[in-house]
Amino acid sequence: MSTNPWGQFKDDVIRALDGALSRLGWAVSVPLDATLEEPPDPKLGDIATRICFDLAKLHRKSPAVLAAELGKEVRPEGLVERVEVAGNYVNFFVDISRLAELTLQTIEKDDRSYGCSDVGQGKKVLIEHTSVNPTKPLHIGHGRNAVIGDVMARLLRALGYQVEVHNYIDDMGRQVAETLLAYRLIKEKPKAKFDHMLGLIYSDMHGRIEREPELEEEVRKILARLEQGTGVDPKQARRLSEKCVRANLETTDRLGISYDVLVWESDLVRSGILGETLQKLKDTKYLVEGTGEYAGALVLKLSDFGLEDKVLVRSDGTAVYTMRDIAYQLWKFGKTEVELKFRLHSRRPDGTRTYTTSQRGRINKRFGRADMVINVVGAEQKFPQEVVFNSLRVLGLEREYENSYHLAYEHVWLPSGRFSGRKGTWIGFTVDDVIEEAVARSRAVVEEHAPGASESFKRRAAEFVGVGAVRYSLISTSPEKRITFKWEEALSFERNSGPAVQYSHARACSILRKAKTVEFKPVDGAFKLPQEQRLVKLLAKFPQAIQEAGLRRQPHLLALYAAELAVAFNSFYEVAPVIEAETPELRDARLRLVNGVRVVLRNALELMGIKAPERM
RNA sequence: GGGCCCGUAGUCUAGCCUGGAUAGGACAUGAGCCUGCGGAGCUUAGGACUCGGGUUCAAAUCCCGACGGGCCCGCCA
Repeated sequence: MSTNPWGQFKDDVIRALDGALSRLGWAVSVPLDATLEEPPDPKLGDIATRICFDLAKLHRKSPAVLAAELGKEVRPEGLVERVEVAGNYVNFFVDISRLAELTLQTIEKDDRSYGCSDVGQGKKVLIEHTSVNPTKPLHIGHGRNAVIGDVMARLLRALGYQVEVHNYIDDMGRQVAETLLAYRLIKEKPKAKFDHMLGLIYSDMHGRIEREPELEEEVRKILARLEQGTGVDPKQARRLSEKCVRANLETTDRLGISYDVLVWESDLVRSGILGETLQKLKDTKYLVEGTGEYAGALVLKLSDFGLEDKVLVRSDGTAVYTMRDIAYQLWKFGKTEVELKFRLHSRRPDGTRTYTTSQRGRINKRFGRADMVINVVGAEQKFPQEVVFNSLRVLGLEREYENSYHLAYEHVWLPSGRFSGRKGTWIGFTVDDVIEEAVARSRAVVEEHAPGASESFKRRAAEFVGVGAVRYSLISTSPEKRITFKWEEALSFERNSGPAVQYSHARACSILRKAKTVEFKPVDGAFKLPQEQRLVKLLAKFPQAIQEAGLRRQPHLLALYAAELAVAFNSFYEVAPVIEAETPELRDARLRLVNGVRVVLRNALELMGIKAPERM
């Protein structure tokens, strides 16, 4: 049985088309599936071919004439019910009964795995996301990064990949140094969650550092000691960072995001991996002693790859950030001799065991060694990411280069402008704040809809609706577009929102609950309404929707699909009584359809990391 | 100076990779639909491809050039 009903219909179209073309003796130069498209109106057909435009050149006849000839020659087979010619197009109509039966049977059989496939079978993909400096709470912009990464991880798992999620913690950067200084100097600390408190004292201290040169000097000293690993500073920085990360993880837990591994910059640096990577690069002709203004530094020459040169080691012997990223990227692919050491960091509420790099840990060869690497990193870092990826080519790792992806996303803005840690414009827009507000607003709506429900139900419902709204709003826009955060948009409960999809799911569940049992009888020709047929087709397309979203690394496509299905279900609901259907046969068929919608909405919601409630 | 990304109705957004039929959807606005399986709903009306050129039988889509917004080009991260 096919696990991709619409794909099967497409294959049947191609076979029918191919048969007709060969009977006519018409040669074509393009792959047939590239000539297929969806007609603008379902009345015209379900799949169209525009091949007659191509044929027109060879045959010196008008596309319309060719379409008429071709249309006559096509013999419907499989899921293709009939063919119509309209102008320059040959349009294929799906046999809706057979498609419905195939789709519903597949859904009923596969259930939770409907939509999944095995295109990534045997391949491991490593996704790095979040990677926030451990000196502050996550604001909603970090939330976008984390949710994009998390949905990618879920999508790729559904495609059969083995997925490992990393969160990289830079505990050696300037922000950590400044925060450590602030932590020491500011005695009266604001009473807040640890990461919020750090964020507040950091923005406080940053202004002072700019005004007072001796503080700037102190930051530089701390930074140097972090680099060298000497004295108490590195230990304290790590401790502070640890506490901050634990607080950050509470936030991501609440969003339903988990990590397999936390990788600490200090562990990476002290593992010896940098030295190894540096030596490897030195052995190539691309890493050279700088000249002129770069005298004393080591410069990676990338002009062969169409990139500007990049200093990797400063004249004082310290490595720049990008150098560390290169070493990390090599490790991700299992291309370093040096092994990192790991220990269990924590068990998350969803059951995930999160591991962490650690000096005192053990080598664990199940981590890393990926076939594909996806870094969810802001679009402004395109150049450094290119440097990292091209370093792989420098080392002769062409395959690894080709399997390195920068999932670039634009930042979230406030109506007043950019987020700034220094200016503290994030205050009030942390993920914690936004979820809090979202849950409060959902609570009011839940109260309205289920006044008689128990307190614990209302609390749970408000939580999953609020979180669903926030997550949906963060992934529903294509990553390369900037989002301007607005409360009324992020927390929308109306259609085209997370809660709207949840609502449709709950409604489907409600119908099935009322109906008590579903008879799995053949649907035959039951689905006559356009609303029913549209649902069948959408359900059939779910596996393709997942593949597109996953393989193109465009998680927003999944959100759009889910919203489309939810809206289509609402339209169906208005016109098609299920339990009180005109005949028992129709009732059974519609119940199967509703059940199919339920399964697909649930699977789609779970892929988005949003709870699929049976009641709300 | 060089490079990258974005520009679609009052607002937000899909489509651009791979050119093809009346550019899809949402919010807001106007008009309808509630004694109905959950109205967080449905139906319906009006409204958009930034601008010029070019390629093509055909351009929102490809190419060139403007314009507007953002970003990168650091021995910062």
